[in-house]
Amino acid sequence: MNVQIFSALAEPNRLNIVELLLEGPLQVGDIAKKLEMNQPQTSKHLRVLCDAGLVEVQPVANRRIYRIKPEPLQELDKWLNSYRRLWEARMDRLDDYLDVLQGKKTLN
Amino acid sequence: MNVQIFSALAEPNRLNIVELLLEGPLQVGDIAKKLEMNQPQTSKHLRVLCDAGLVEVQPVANRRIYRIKPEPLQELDKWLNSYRRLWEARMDRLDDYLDVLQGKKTLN
DNA sequence: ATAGAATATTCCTGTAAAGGAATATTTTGA
DNA sequence: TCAAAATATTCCTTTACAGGAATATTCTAT
Repeated sequence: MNVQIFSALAEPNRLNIVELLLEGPLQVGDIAKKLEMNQPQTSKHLRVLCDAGLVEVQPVANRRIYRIKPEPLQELDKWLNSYRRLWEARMDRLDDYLDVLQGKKTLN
Repeated sequence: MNVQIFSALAEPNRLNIVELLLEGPLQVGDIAKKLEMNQPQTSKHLRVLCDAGLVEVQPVANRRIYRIKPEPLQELDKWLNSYRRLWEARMDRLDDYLDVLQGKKTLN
């Protein structure tokens, strides 16, 4: 699992941008307006999201339209799924572990 | 969606710890050994994971056994699901947006 | 009570990242 | 070609965070 997506989403403004773009593509100015950020910071955050592959640009005339790239979200989903049975059940392996501590079992 | 979980998972060592603990509870020393980190940094990262609610402690004698708390992962899963249809289809709303730009439709 | 094991915390330092302000760049429209 | 709009980048400053080393804390066992 690539850590970059977590890093990109760890910033509140960027998470807001992603949630906004999930509803549809937008140009920079409108993102800034809707989220009440100023333009330079918006561009900077979009750059980070771009680098993380969460977003892509489509230049149209004067504007730059940003939209979500689903791949990283799919990857995150796959990661969660691969561990789902572990964190869903979580059948207290704690008891087993206590046995290990008491020498009844061995640790790998 | 709380940003704290992303922030906690944005550090490679911490992501490793989480993936390790998903397979079962472990005490600090063993985590450090398995991930080849030294003990103080391990404790520090565990603290961050604790604060983020991703992990909980169970003191047993001398040791402290850490284990996964599934709630934040469930929350993350719910977040992904709530947007799934958006990023899965992504039916190019770009065309719609281009119409907006040309004044054929209006923006909210 | 005390030594020792396991773990947590503190102090220090370097580095990365975020916001503000200013400026550069790109593209359009005339 | 030129002014203006939209966006990106740079510079600066402040803050947060990570690792290393040392030390404090907590608990056990004797």
